[in-house]
Amino acid sequence: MRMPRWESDAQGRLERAALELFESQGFERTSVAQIAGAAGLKERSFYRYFPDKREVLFAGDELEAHLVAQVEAADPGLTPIEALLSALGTAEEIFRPREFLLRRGRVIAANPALAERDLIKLASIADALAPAIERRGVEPGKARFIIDVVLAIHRRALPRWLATPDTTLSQLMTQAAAELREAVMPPSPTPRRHGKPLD
Amino acid sequence: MRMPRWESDAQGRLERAALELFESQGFERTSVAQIAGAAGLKERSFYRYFPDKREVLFAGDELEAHLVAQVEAADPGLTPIEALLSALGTAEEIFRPREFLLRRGRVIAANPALAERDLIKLASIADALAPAIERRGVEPGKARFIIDVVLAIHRRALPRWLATPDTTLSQLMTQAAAELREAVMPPSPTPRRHGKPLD
DNA sequence: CTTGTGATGACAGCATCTGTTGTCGCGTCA
DNA sequence: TGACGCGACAACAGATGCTGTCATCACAAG
Repeated sequence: MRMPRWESDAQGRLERAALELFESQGFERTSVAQIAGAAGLKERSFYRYFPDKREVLFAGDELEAHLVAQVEAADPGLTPIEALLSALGTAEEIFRPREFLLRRGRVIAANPALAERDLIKLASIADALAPAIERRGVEPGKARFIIDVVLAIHRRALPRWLATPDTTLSQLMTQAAAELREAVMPPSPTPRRHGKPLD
Repeated sequence: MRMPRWESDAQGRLERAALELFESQGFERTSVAQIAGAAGLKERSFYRYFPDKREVLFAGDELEAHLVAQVEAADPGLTPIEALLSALGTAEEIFRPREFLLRRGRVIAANPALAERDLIKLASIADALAPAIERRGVEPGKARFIIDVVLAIHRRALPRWLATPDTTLSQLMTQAAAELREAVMPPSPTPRRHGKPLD
């Protein structure tokens, strides 16, 4: 066997080197040249794998594709909300190990520029999900609305799931949905004149 | 009266010049030097008013402060959701004229980098609102959840409001809230027949 | 008249990101 | 076996975003 001219999995090496460097010295303080160097490449090569410095932690749209497929394959008898809850409840840990998600989450939370990119990725997922929901007979604006609400539910349940390893994300999302129903219903069926706080 | 050494309202001139240039040639294709030049300044002066190129369309946290104040001043008898709906329903058009909001909205929607910043501003508002809701006796995680849901309602209502000049944003948000209640309630009080048992 | 003060210009410098061209190992095909 | 192209990377040049630092000048305060 011969030595290949280059090590394999350059992209993976870049991702791992970047995560490590972002953890140890922060996002702003690590340059692209440094990441590339740690992966045995030159700066220019970094940009052959990722369009910009942030994307090194967000590459791949497998999650998005998987969610869309899940929603499209869901039982037509399900409510759009049920279909979304079911898709999001099962798709979290599929592609990346939980350990990676935790490290990555900490780094993102610690760096505003990365948090920004994270939000746009979520928005991108919402955009991708919209047509799948519309295909279930929901008007476009309303589809996006429902998706936003379900993403809020997901956001509510995710930290609890990460904190308690023995529960299902799906359970926690169902629980959050119940919480939403309760909060959104009028506190009492009688018109309130003097205020009737419930929580 | 003497001629002042510099024109007044440099910040406003920069904002207007930037909006105009972003409209005519796009965000990426206009350089900071160009914006500054159009406002009669040098590039370096731009950065004295705005920390970066995007912020020129997002400067000012008056809206955030106003919303927090509104929520804090709201009737304690109101549900957190009601307080938020009321605050968001009245605060939209206060600081900037509607015409400006429309142009700005179009430019933001057309440029991913600006859309990204827009999302982070919303998240910042959500973060600022959370303590005000918690002070009404809501547990922190739940407060953030409720805020996310109300922001989704706001997002649902805003385009309609911009499209129909003779309606109130508050009305449309109430309407969207009703839509949410309907979507979130179980489709029928009896358990589903042919479907699977819900998770 | 002297002494700030505040807004701006001038300049230098680093980092991000892009376009282009050169190099070299490897598989292909005749 | 050898010419050939392709794919992965290096090398170089350059525009732009953003920052630090110092000089300049009108105006105000004393």
